[in-house]
Amino acid sequence: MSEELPALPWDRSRRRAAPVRVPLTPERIVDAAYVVLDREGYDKLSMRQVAAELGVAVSALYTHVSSKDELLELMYLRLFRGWEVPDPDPARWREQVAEFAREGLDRLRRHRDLARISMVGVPFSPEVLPQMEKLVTIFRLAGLPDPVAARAGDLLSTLVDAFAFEESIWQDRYRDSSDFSWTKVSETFQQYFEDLPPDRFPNLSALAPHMVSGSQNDRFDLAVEIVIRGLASFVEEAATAGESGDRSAPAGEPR
Amino acid sequence: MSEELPALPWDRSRRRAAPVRVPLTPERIVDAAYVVLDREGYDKLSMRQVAAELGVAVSALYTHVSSKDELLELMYLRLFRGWEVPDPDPARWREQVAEFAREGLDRLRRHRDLARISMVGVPFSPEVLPQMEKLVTIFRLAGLPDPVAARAGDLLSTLVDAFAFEESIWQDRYRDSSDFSWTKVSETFQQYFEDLPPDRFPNLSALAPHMVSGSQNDRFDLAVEIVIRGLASFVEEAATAGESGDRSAPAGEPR
DNA sequence: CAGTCTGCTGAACGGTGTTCACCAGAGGTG
DNA sequence: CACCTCTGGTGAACACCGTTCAGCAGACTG
Repeated sequence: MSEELPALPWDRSRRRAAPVRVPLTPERIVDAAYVVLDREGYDKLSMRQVAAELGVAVSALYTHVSSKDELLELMYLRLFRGWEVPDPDPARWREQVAEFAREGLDRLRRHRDLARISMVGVPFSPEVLPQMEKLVTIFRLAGLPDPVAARAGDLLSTLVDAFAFEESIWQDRYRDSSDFSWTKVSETFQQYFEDLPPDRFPNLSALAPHMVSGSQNDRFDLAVEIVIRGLASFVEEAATAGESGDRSAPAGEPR
Repeated sequence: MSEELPALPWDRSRRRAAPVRVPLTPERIVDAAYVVLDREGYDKLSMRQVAAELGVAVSALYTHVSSKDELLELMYLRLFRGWEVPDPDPARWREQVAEFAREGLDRLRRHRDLARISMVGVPFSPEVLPQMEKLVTIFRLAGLPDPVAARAGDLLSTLVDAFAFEESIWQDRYRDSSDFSWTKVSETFQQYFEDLPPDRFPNLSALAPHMVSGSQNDRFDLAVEIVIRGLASFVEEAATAGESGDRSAPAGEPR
């Protein structure tokens, strides 16, 4: 980078004030796309908005990114950057799985509507595999039978994605009412369930206090807990039934 | 409806051949939208296509349907038309829950990309409540504690939606390869996992045979089974712990 | 028969993703 | 130092999209 004095204002030999020309890269485009996403939301995330954010013509984007779909895929991959899953500890597998789920949810919540993008992301890219490997390792060391261990990660990430997705939808739906808050939404729906005719919906109205109460986190934690308990039942089953045949031992920590 | 003889072909007193003018209704619009959806898929489902399907100007739709979002919501509600959830039978609650999930998945699979619409549908409309009531009743009679029973239905339908959604995404991704089949896709991915370097991904490659094997239905059934087992653990917990206090008994079948 | 009113038409507005001819400017070469 | 090439921008265009609106035709009402 050559050290150059600023152009004198009246020096017409220089073409423009300071073109400087930071080179365009996929990286910078994704940065700008995230800025647009956070400010405008998924529905208004357009190539034109991203280009405007960079002060660049729309068509310039297409030399670095082949389509909007590819841009979304690149944004999706950011999700996994710097995501360190702790080393498997069989004694704490339940906590580790729950923490994994919470980390996923937190990451999806870091940017508005990110879950909308994540839901269509391809979950098998090289960037994602390390986390998958760790998660699968946790499941195998916990004692899950292989067919279950292989799919448990899939189930869990589907759940995380779907939960964040629904959160995003609800947030969008109520965004116009300027002071959005989950407590207000949940109050509204609690009222709705309470007002249901008890003769036609005896259980729904009886459960009104529980249908939407608690924080979003509570709701999520319960869902994860249900899944973990379901997985645990397979562990117990394998432990009692499989005393005899020793399956191929799962590999501990990859080196 | 007046009985009228067909116009003589040379009778020029009649304005057009047979305008007939079937009146436009939300119902017919939704019909046409489903035709377009099945033929073109979600991405190409546009108001213009729907209007063309009906042989009508685009703007005509807007007198019956206030926006595309409303049209999608109406399409979503069709999901629940004629969906009869069997009366709760506590002895068979696991089977009943599994059947409910399968019925939901089957309905979502009846139309291409329907899950994409379902995922953003509001699940509290009056059309949906009867099924919810039945499902919640099943959960309460099964012995689930109220806070869990209240959210179990939510978890289950989220799971069904998300599963069908992902299926839809994958189908779209491989639609161009004209002879799409799940078995071919799963073979491709099985190969992918087998080719993973075993030193970096020991468990992922060890589980390659299980990662994507089996039918989509197997995959789904296992996920549902995991959730049901998780729910069952709450039933057992409540049965052993709650011998003393008798909670308000859940109402059996609404009349 | 006149009048109103409902429900459709066609055109338009402002947006979208994507493509393409063109061109400026940096880099290397003679 | 002049020239040439070639990378990576520009701006206009295409074919769509959801939505709105003035106008009009035909059926119903008085």
